[in-house]
Amino acid sequence: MSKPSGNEYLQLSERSLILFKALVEHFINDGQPVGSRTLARDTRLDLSPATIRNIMADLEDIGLLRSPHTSAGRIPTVKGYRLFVDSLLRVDTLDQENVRRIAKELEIQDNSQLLMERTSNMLSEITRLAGVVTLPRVEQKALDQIEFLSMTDNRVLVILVMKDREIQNRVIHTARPYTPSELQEAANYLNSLYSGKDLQTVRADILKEMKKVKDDVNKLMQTAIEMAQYAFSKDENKGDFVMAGQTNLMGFAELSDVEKLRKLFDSFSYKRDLLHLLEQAIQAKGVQIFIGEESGYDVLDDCSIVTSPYEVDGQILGVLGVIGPTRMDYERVIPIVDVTAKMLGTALNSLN
Amino acid sequence: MSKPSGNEYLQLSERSLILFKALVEHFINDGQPVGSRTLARDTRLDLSPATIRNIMADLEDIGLLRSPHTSAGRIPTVKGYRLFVDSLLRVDTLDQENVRRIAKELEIQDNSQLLMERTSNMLSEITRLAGVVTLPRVEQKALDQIEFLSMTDNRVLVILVMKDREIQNRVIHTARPYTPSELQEAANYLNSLYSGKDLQTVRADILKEMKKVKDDVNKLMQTAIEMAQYAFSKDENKGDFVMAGQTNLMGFAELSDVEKLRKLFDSFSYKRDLLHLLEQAIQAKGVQIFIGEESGYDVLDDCSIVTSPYEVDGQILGVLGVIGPTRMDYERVIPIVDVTAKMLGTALNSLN
DNA sequence: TTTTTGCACTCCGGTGAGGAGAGTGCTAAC
DNA sequence: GTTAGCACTCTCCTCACCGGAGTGCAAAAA
Repeated sequence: MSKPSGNEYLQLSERSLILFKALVEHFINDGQPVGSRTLARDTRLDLSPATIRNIMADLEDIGLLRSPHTSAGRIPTVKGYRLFVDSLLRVDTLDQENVRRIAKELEIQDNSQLLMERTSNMLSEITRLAGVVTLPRVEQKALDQIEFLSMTDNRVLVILVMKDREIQNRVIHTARPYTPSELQEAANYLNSLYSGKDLQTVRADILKEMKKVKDDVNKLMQTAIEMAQYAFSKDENKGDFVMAGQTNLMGFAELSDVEKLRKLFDSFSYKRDLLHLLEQAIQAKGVQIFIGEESGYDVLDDCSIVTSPYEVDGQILGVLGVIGPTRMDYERVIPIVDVTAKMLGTALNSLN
Repeated sequence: MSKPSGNEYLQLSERSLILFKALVEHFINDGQPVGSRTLARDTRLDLSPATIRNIMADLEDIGLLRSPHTSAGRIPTVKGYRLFVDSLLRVDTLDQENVRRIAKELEIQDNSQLLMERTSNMLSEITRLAGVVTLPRVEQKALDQIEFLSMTDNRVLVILVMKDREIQNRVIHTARPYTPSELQEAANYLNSLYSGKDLQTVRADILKEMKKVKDDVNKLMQTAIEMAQYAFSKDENKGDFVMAGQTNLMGFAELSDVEKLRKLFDSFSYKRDLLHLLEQAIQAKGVQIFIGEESGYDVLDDCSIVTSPYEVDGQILGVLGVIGPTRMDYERVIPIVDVTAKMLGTALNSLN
């Protein structure tokens, strides 16, 4: 994502940077291109507008600023935002009020799905942007308990109770009917073997077992492995996320074009692209920011996405974040995303 | 909803009605106020614009038309749409292509939730408006099978398998621990008693049984009824719906105001108001139409909603429909909604 | 060398005038 | 009852104009 090395701008005098920072903050606040006069007034550098004009011209040359048209003020480019976000931003710790609010919202214990929904809702409300939380992949979750329930027509209902209290139902079609007691025994066997392990491991293990078991005389194990094979074969493994507060994005001037808005919303319900993007973010440790075109998706050109992975026991389960216009209040949003991710991890942990 | 009796307009000459109908159709097509000249050209009545002006003035007096400003053409009022929809519309049978498409989309058999989602998706795609389908209330559904699974901390997982293959999980907290065999026996007992009955009946029955059973010595029955009491006590009974294609509503001129759009979308995610409205529609046999302000909800002022209840075995399970601008192609939309509702009923039936 | 002043220039946005186009209502004629 | 004629109204578009904000550059000041 062409993240500059950071010292690419060492040539810049401190004064230029202060000025640049002031400009970006100004623009973030009111969305209007910022001119030399305003800046002269609002910085304590005590420089005349003309000097500031010179500096701004330099900043424009390096590609940090641009002006929308000849005689407007300047606005930051994507590169400019990048510098701002990577090097100039002083990220505060989050104020107590919001910390409490987040904590309170996440302390309700029910199941992970609902927790994710509450989280994205809360993110959108606090930031007044759109909130998004990816759902943990089932494969990564630890199994608590597995049960089988025989139904009509050689169908068997598989119930997976995960450690985080999510309950998964899968209906499988078997080659032959199984008796309830067969199923019960198979479940017992699998539970004793796999309870506490994550599904990925379970699946891998079962594949191994299958080969071994082939000519085993132990009928019980055979049934169990057969069933498990059915139950874990499908990998409807596409990933998913929950989103909230999309409407917060309406009414931002930069997204006021209905056609743009429509494409953006379409991409939200289409999910695929955004999911891709979020999966990139899952790699990064800590807060990650995609600014404007950096995301690589046209519809997000005027948007930025601030994400952070959340984890339990050091294992990353997903990412959460917010989507807003490029001109968003990063200084405020970043700590919110950061803290929420950490606290979601804690909340998930206490479910286990 | 102040549906006029229909013959309220008998005073109107046939000529006026033909003219009126032509005007409405014209307006539905291009959204522009329709003037006398246009109408003179496009109807085969062979009348001069002046005559048509006279007629239009009459129609305006009765409240069927209005003009947005002094020298624009006329557009239908809500009352006008009402007359149009109730009495003037010739609803065709749906063309083969769409019938096939609907049939094809609904023939996939999985479970009712997915079926509903596919249905609303399809509605939105065919009509290029927003599609909505209410989910059947669980209480109305027939139970197929109930099972209990004991978990830690006096919690029991209740699995309700419904006849339509929906699977419901509920976690209940019990006063004392139950052994697996107790639970098994309770499940067997309840299944023998209630399989095939709908949840509403089951709940009512259990309340009755509870009193009887109090001093019964039959331990088995006691456990069963206790468990059932836990399982069926909550009535998180708010109703829900799935929606698709909201973005189709963007870009209609009458909704081009971002603020309006935002309120509309907010009401979609808030759900409550729309749910109310849809529940009204559930009463009506057959296609029901709410035009503009008739709905009683401000945000829907510029919208119309075309709904139809869907049923299985004569029992109404929910409604489906589409939401679009008041100026929608009713002639096309109505049969689509109508047919979809019927075919959804059939599809649901074949799941049972 | 750096900063500032002064000045000409550019562009946007709002305002107001003018004219074309579409449509109406009314009156008088058919 | 229907039509033609006509004055009138309203919207919408274009054009011109002007003020405001901002720029770039050159020359003067520090």
